[in-house]
Amino acid sequence: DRAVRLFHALSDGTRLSILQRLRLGERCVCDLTDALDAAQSRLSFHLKVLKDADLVTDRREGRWMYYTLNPDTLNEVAELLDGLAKAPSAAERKSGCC
Amino acid sequence: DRAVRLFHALSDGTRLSILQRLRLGERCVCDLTDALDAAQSRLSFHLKVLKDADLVTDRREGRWMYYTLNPDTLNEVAELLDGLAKAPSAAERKSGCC
DNA sequence: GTGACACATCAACGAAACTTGATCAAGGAG
DNA sequence: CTCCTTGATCAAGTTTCGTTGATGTGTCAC
Repeated sequence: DRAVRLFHALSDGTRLSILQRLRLGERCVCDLTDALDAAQSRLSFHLKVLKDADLVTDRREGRWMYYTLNPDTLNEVAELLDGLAKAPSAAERKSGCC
Repeated sequence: DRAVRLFHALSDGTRLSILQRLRLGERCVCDLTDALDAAQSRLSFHLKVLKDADLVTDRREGRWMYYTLNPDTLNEVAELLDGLAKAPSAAERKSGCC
């Protein structure tokens, strides 16, 4: 399920640190290994999780891969969260929920 | 870290189903076992995860335990998400991020 | 008291997830 | 072409998570 994947991608400290860093703008993996003091294969692993969840996008430029936040997906998560906070609609209520 | 715990609590299908159900209002564990067709110990486990993350609160009434959504914590998650979507403040930018 | 019920907790197991170090693929510099 | 660098991928080991069945705790009915 989509929501599970999104929340799971967000449920790791390394990945949240990556996303924090990417708020500054596009970053290559080398920047992130420096900033987070993490092994390269470890970052590669977490970046793949984030990318599979569409939370980031990547772009090749020469030898470097640049990663960027995907604001659309962050909005999607925010909407999922709104859906949990709101009372169910009449239709949802009728169909057993939700 | 708090954000990790919150997102982790949300990153499971059973737990999201529980939260969906609780949108209808307070529910006892027996209601949830019926609705979700899940073993009792399984629900008890997931309810504990949700409670440890403050996403739900519980209340005893006779033999029954009633669980309720905690909207404050849902708002907290929404704010964490906002924080990821926004560009960093000048202070964050200065202190190396974020 | 005994028995039945609602739920929490525990131990054991299998399945994912994360980490580490090594290897591999692709690009640029010489 | 050769060498070096960036980063993806793989295999192995460890940890964490989720499920299951059994046991424990508290409440009510009798």
